[in-house]
Amino acid sequence: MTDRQDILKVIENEYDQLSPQLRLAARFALDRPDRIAFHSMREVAAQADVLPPTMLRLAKRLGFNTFNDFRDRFRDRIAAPSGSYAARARQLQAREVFTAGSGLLQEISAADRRNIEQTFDPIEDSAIMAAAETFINAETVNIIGLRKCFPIAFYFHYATRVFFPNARLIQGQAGLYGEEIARISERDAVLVIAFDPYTNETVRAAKAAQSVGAQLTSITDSVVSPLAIGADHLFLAANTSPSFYRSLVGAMAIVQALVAAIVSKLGEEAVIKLQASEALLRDNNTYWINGDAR
Amino acid sequence: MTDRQDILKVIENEYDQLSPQLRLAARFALDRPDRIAFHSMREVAAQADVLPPTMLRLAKRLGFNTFNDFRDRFRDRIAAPSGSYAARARQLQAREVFTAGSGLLQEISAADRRNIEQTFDPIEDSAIMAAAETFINAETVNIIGLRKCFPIAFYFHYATRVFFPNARLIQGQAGLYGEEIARISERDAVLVIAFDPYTNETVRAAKAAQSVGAQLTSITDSVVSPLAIGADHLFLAANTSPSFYRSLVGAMAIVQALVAAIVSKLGEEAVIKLQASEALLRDNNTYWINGDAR
DNA sequence: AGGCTTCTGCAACAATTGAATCAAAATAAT
DNA sequence: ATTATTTTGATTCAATTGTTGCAGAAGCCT
Repeated sequence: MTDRQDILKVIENEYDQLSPQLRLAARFALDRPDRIAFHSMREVAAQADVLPPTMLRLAKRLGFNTFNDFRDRFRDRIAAPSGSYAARARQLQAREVFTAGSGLLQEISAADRRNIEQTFDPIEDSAIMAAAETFINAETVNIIGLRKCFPIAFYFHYATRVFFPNARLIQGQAGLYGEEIARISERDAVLVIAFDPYTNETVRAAKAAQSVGAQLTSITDSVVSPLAIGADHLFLAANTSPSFYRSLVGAMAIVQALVAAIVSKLGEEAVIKLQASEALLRDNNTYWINGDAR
Repeated sequence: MTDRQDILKVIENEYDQLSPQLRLAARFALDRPDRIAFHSMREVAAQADVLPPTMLRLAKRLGFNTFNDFRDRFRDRIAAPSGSYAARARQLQAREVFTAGSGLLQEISAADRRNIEQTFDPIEDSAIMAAAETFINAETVNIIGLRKCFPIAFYFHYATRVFFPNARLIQGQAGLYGEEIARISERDAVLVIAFDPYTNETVRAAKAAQSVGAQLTSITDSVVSPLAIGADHLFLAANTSPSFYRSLVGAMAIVQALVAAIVSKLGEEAVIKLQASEALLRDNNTYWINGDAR
């Protein structure tokens, strides 16, 4: 069938076998696909000098059940902001909705894949490299992510512990929060993570970092987030989810990328350090798959 | 006036002076401009959790006479740069080739999307529902994930704290690990998370859970993982990554799905509880986007 | 507290939308 | 030339759209 080729190709292929009126419609679709994407069937028909039903007939003739399905294909090819994958993701999503056998997992899977895509799409390699640089050059690395965002903060702290042995994972335990924040200095780098509703302490930490002139990297959910304002390096994590809770997957992917960038900047030497640390861990403290301790 | 700036910039500038409800709408427009471009006012409003008139009010507030004018600005910014089909095809192709200089981020993005896909692909809805059930029916919920997997464990504990107020997040602090494990009873449910190299304590916990006959749910990376053997409910998280560290994204997605399943099983009542808890959090402890504390 | 303004939710409206129906016209076949 | 078939045009319908007006809620000011 018409399957999933570019809709313009599909039209082109069928063109020869269309009736005169349908050709008029098809030709317009080929020439001005954007109009099809954005305007109503009637408007498009008028612009193409064709009756509205003819436009509908073209859609059906090409194998679509509804004019909206037809138009969606034009929208897909325009909206695809990131090459070919975006279109595929949308297709998957559409198909899943269509075959909707309740499918909670399918929805979650689709949503999280889109989250990752949307999170990474607008980010340049250079941006994450620049952020990585600030942590490498910092005297002390400070990390703040509370509540739901604590897993992200913890992961960064844990994954970079070998390179940044005196990094501070700020948790505000035992009421020491103010003091921990006060210790942030001008030569430090700060990583803050928070989503709406933004935990107050995290916002305070971000502001404190700015006021002393520390390098601030924010992972948050929107440009209007209080963490976004004035951040030196800003990464927006998509977080849609079919469930009650927003998804953390995008944020997790970003910190992992940040860690990867740091490792890559530190180069060979860092990898060796890491391997040594992992080996140690393996021997002493873990149940390893090749062993016989099972 | 709104002039001809990018509509997103316009929104961003006005954002501070908007009413709470309008901010919700504005926020959605900033987050998902594509939806505004392609969907009807009512659909958009529904997705943004806002009444249709609010969406219209936002448009008018920003100086547009009609919602269509507002939406056209979103369409403009993603619309085809005009030109014929051939011209655009060439352009698209050029862009793909150009961005095909696959940077680090693209690789990470692709890998994590695949991780999610592979993680969810073999799992049936019924399987995750069954696992969810064991936690709901348990006398006490025990959660063990150490080192790299601690973020996953913490997230589960945090996200379900409202339903399982006496859940135990086992961390082995202050050398109490053995005691914590010993308290697992037959009527409990246990969630263990570990990847190769499997932390010894986690493996011990899994075995302890099995030996007393508690319901064991494992999130791990392989069927031959020590956590996989004899687990009542097993979920394998894909974890490939172009970087040194294995990715946690798949595991994170799975726990989130597990939480979603629990919420869905608990039904309406759970959601109300959650909302109440979120509201409390919002009022007391957080910097919320609608406030004027900025 | 009271009175004022602003903001929010709801219901209803008229216009427009996609789609179905059916007759007229054109075309092809016999 | 007449029938049969497809293509085209016009009309209509039900659903959805953007929009309006109004009443209650919430916030602000003196």
